[in-house]
Amino acid sequence: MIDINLIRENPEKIKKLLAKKMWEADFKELLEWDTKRKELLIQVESNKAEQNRLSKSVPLVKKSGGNVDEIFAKVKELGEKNKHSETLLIELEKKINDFLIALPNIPDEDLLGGGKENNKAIVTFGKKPDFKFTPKDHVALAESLGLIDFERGAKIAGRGSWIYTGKGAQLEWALINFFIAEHLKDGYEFILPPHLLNEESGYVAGQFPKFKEDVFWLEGIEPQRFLLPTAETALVNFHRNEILANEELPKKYFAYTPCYRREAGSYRTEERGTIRGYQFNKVEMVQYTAQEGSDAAFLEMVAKAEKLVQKLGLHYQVSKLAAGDISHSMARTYDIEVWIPSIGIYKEVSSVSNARDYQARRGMVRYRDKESGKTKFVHTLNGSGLATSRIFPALLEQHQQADGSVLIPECLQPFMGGLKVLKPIK
RNA sequence: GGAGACGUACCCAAGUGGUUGAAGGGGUCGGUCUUGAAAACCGAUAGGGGCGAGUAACCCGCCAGAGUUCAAAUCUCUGCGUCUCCGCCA
Repeated sequence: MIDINLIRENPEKIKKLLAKKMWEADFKELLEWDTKRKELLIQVESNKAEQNRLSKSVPLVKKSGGNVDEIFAKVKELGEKNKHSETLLIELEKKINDFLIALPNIPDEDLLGGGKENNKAIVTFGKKPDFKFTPKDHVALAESLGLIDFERGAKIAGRGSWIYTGKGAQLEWALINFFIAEHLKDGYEFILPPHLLNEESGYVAGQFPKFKEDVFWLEGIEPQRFLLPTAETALVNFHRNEILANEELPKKYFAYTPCYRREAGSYRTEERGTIRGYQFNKVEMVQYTAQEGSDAAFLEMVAKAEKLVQKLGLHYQVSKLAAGDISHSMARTYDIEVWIPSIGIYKEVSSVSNARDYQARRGMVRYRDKESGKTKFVHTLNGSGLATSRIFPALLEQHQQADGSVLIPECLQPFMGGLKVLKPIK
């Protein structure tokens, strides 16, 4: 949620920044509501003060044997007079809140406007592999190596599902274990959250109201629950309605969960295999920082995600996303995109974002500032570290050999019983 | 799934309709004292709003929401949560 004060102060500036996200904002009505709200509030409050003052005198008047009927009548009258204004006030506040909660986060000022076409690669690591043979694509490799069973996946679950089998399951789990080990080394706390979350968690994370259709909702359970689309949703709600101490910041967490997404719409042919599905595995990092600490935390998290891809020996690039391509709740996002030879494009394996105080405002996550002694909203950041479903194909394709085998990166070998090569089974 | 009890501030806790616009204790922080510490004593310890700045008076705030009443922590209803017992279950 955007701070309404920013809009009060400089609506034109906010409007321009939101336009970079291709979001057309009109604050005229909002500001009218806001002014009206203030007037009503002052009126209602002074009425209440009068009511309170009179009520307070009742026991005293009674004690001294005076007549209280007059006071009763007066207070009742004031109360009735106030009721109407109070109802109006509540309605206005709801309107204001509904308006604010639907607004996307304000993008950082240095970002280019517009969509994907304005994303900029700012880092490139490694090179596109130069194959001296005809390389296979990841689907063919996964099948010939016996790593993933797409047919049986479709049989038992339907389109968009797959099964990791044998060495494939081991490789998948090795990736997750490798990520976990790295995050622990970096001092992040390991969290295993529930996968079924209540509606409020979706609101706080900023996924709702906009993306309510994009998650899976469960029937037959109260309160209504949805399957988390990313562990971020759970992690940024961890400290909801809490006031943290300045000293405990930054808080660094990571979680492993599957991610469940409806992915409504069509699958492009380039998104075969595990590139896009209803369920994929991801290790997610989240930080809660003081306001002045979030820029450094952002760079730290980008570097962490990069380091993981580097250790896997994969060619990738880092893209600084244009304002219109970053998600609703975020102010800034860098994507780490790994090269997938068969498709000829770089695919996102990690998205690192700074939400600044957008999520914290929704979830009332604050900290006490040491200097001023006042409460401030924390900044929340999240980044994949990493999602496996695109690392897996990139790894198969980039590390494939002429004989159809695939070399396992050194960092994963300890998690696979020392296995160095995956060999075709057919 | 059935039955019951409970929810007060950082923690414990008093409070069954009116000087409670929340007692008391513990903890924590600050101060006095001390060479230093402990003890003792004094003070602070609730956020939010009006108001993105101070002060004073003000409004909201006892899990959340609604209601009864001149007046609600206190009475009623609904929701959420915690605990205990029974049943079922991996």
